[in-house]
Amino acid sequence: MEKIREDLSSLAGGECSLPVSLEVIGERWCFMILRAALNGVGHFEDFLSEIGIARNILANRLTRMVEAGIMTRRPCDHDKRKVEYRLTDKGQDLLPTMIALRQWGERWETGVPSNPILCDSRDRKPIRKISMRAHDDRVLEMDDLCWIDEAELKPDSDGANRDDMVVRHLREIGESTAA
Amino acid sequence: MEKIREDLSSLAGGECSLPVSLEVIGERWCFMILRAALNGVGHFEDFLSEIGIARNILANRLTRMVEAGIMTRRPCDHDKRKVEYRLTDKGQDLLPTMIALRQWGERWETGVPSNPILCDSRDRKPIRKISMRAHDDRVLEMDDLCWIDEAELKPDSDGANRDDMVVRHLREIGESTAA
DNA sequence: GTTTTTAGTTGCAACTTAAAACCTATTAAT
DNA sequence: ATTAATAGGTTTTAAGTTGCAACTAAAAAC
Repeated sequence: MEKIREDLSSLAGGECSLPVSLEVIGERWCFMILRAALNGVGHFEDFLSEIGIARNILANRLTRMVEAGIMTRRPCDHDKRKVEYRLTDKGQDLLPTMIALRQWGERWETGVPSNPILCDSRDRKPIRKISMRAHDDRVLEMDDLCWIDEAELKPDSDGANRDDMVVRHLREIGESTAA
Repeated sequence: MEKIREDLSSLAGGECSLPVSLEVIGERWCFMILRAALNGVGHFEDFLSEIGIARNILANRLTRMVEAGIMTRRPCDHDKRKVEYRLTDKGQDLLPTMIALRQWGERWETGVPSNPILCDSRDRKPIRKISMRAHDDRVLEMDDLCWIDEAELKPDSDGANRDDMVVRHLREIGESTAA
């Protein structure tokens, strides 16, 4: 197969999850497969006709995505030729990324909102543009952001279990991010 | 060069910007270059050592990203050997996508928040997880979303065959989600 | 029992990547 | 002024990846 991005430790002095994410879903057709799956596509031949991908590549990507825990593969009960691919929670959790990317394309490439439009099913109004939010929900622009070292955010840490503490802390408040 | 994704018109009966976005920044090292640029890297040799990319590939990607309007290329005044690459607004606007992807990796791959941590410079607290928001700012999960045809959202446009369109579309996508 | 459908695999040519060597214009060091 | 080093590329070549078309195997339909 392939061994893409590694290293990276040098950047901004810390570990960033981006290269890891890219290793898993950064490959050439993954987002298109993901999009099809989010649209309800679940069978090999349907992915094939939905996306303009080659057979062998699709087989390869589906295998990889299943291995990565993004999808599950299950032979159908009623028709044993068929296989059903379904997104896991992990796969579904890529939705914000996908929408952000699509919105970017809408704004900067096509210039036109995609149709049909993604809406809140409660009031049937279009969803907002994906944005970065502060702790208190204010929308943040790039200039409002800064990188702060873990150690500075949790000043009471002793070397021994700092990681645990940070993990616990972040789990509690449900927010994170860094470079 | 390359001619990746096209087609796509078939999916869910509308045009989606995702393939277009992917054509521009979906290529193998683009997000890593983008991240380095967001971290302040601006010179060829610095990208080279920051990211583990090959010279020729970097040259190629930078050219493409400049062509795509994501970066600008400007020879330095004080040292004419050097070139400065800078993100355009279009490039900077990929930040939410990048953060969403990184947060996904934090949650599902590394399991640990990256260090240093991206914070609001106003109160120095970590930013929130990127999420989808309703019109009124409520956080939306995947099941809260639906796809609505443009024609249905703007009811004045052309009364003639609106119903047909909506009915056909809903039949096509069932009750699914993203595009 | 023959054909069709589904989900693959295999073989091969075309293309892309990666690593290293090379090139050219500046700038810095002697 | 001459030489060395740096910056940003380009070229060359091997290795790896893609994409097309043809093939396979199992199950279902006719």
